[in-house]
Order: sequence, then structure tokens, then C-alpha cells
Amino acid sequence: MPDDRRIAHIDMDAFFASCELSQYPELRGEAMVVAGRRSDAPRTNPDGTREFSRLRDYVGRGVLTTATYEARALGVHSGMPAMKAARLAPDAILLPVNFDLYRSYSRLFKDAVRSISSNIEDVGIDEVYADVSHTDGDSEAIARKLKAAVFEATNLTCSVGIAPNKLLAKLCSDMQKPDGITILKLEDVRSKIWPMAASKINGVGPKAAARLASLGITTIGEIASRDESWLVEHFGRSYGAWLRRVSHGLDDRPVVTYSEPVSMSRETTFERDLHAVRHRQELGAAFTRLCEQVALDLQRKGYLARKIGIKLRFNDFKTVTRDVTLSEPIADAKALRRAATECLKRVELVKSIRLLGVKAGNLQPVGEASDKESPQFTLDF
DNA sequence: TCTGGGGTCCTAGGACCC
DNA sequence: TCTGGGGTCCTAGGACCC
Repeated sequence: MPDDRRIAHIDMDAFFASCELSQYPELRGEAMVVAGRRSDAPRTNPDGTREFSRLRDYVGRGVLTTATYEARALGVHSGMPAMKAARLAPDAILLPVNFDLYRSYSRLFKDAVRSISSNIEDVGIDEVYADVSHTDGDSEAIARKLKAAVFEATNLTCSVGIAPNKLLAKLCSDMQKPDGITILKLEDVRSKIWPMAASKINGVGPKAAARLASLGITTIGEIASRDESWLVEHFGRSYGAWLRRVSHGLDDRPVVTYSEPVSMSRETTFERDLHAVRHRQELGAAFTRLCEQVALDLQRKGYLARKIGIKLRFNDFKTVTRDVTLSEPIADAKALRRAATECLKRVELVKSIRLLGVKAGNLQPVGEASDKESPQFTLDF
């Protein structure tokens, strides 16, 4: 695909934290983190002022969902275990996650982007790609229009990257955070992209970055300096060839405006590890609830599942999964639990259990009958 | 005071079929 | 009887992303 496309990546700035600040403006400028449970919610005094929990009050096994820039300055960051963060920043304000709030802001944000370009791809709750190849104006003007529309709709800022493809647009939007605009052309790859850390590439995670580092490679430019056969030798045919292409800024993935869900799952980490025998009741109740939640999710969204699976994480953090494919698709909690129980029987339950999860896969929309269910269409003619 | 929850995609081996 | 190849489905695990 010739890269005369123009793709925008729009990324909300510190999204969860910004949503919370819209609710609690008095926290602006404070070190604040999001993590924890409803019991950490602010309490309103009779005089209308609010009292907030502090990170030092946190109990549990969660990680930080987000941290404001002020909190990050204290050395904490999203993904960090909250207990560990509490030692670094005990006085930071603590708020529980409020996904309903983030989802409502997410809708406003995406509708605002859609008003500029209808051709958008969802990437989670706080990011989208938009194909603006045929949108009026130069890239700079489009970026300003996107940011203005988002701010108008949400009162929140975002960062915009515009480039010939998704890979570069995504790298761009991160270059001038927060509230930034970055425009990049293919000929800028050498000067602007090559100096960046290899781990900035979407698709180069901790494992691949470590493997690259062990081979003396830390920047994107250093990947580009190797030939394909060397990369293939060390990273396999598929990943090696991909590394070479992305290091040169090449990416022809289209902007995908709609995709069917592949799976739906629910999982929970227990406050303390549970043993299959000693805590049988507790585990059974959690198991049932997870099955009911997945069933409800399926029914609400109108899907049937033909694959049911479970996930267990033990006290040593080792994780196992088991799944089973059924002859008929289901969405009913009881049938789901039966299938999940069959999976559970295939796991040796000696170690204590830290996490339990239930997953539905092989989804099909309700009403889109399978061949088995509508033989008349295949047999009658 | 280690390590959340919800996803997608890929790989690899074995079964099974032609 | 010493040696096939596909192709597809199923299962388990793992990397990665937000």
C-alpha cells in the first residue's frame, strides 16, 4: 500500500485521572492515584467539603490504574502495586476506579472525533485512530480541529499524531504529551523515529525489548541497521520480518471501523489466597458469580459462546488455563457453569488459588443461527 | 506488604480427514 | 509397509496492549 494515506492517532491525556479531576476540581495540582475499591470513595462533610482517602490507607492486592503527573514525580506509576506505591507516596490522594464515568467521557470523546472523520478505529477506552486521508485541510489544521472538538465535548485535552500510517501516528501522538500535536512524514523517520527506544514500538513489549537489549540493540535505528536475515535468525521469520518493516516506519494496516468481539471474560483476584479444600464454599460462590457475570455479559451484548474456559493463578503466580468447545453455543449461566466445572476437573488443585477467571469464546451473535440450528437452509434445496 | 482486569493475536502439537 | 502432505479444529500457553 503506497503511504499517501494520512492517519491520525488521538490519545487522551492521563485519561482516568483527568476524568476524576472533572469530578473533584479541588484536586487539581495534587498528587493523586486511581486504584482501590468503593470504600476508598471520598466522603462529603455536612458543610459540603470533601474528605479523600490517602494512598497510605490502601489495603489489598491491586495495582495503580493511573497516577497524575504530580504523583508520577514521586516515583509511582500505573501498574505499580498499590501497596508499594503507598510506601513511596503515602500522602497521595486515593480514588477508586469509576469505569462508568470513564466510559461516558469515552463516548463523548469518540463522538467528537467522529464529527471530524467518520472513519475511526477504537483502541481501548482512551485512544482512537482516524483515517483523515480525505479530510479537508492540511494535517496541522486537522489536528487542531480534532483537539478543539474533543475539548469542546469533554473539557479534556488530548494529544494528536498525524502520519502516513498507524504505527507512526501512534509514535507521534506520544512525542509531545500532554496537549500536543505532532505531524510526521515518512522522510522524517530517520531523524525523528530512529533515536527512539525500541520499546516505544507498539508490539515490542518487555520480552522482546530485553531480547533486543541482550543483542546490543536499544533504539529503533539500531533495529533498522540490521538486515532482515539477522533479525529473522534471532526473532523468527514472522517477527523478524515485522521488526525490519516497522523500524523503517512501514505499516500498511488499515483503519478498522468495526470488529466483532472474540471473547468475553471475568476474573477476580482474591483478597487472600484460597485453598480448593479449605475454602471450598468461598471458591464455589466466586466461581458461580463469575459464570453469572459472563452469562449476563453475553446476554446483554447478544452473543452465544461455543468455547468456555477457566483461568487459575496460584500462590506462586503460575497461571493455567483449560477450555472446552461445546457442540452447541450457550449463553446461560447454569450451562456455562457446567462447562466451566468440566474444565476445572482437569486442573490439579494442590496449591492455593490467587485468581479465578471464566471466559467465553468462539462467539456468535444471537439470531445468526449456525448450520446445525438451521438445517433447512442447507438440506431443503 | 510484590505483581488488576479485560481484551487480541500468535505458536505449536496432536487429532482427524482427505 | 519405512513413510506423503495438506487443511482444519482443538487445546494450552504466552506476548502484548490499554
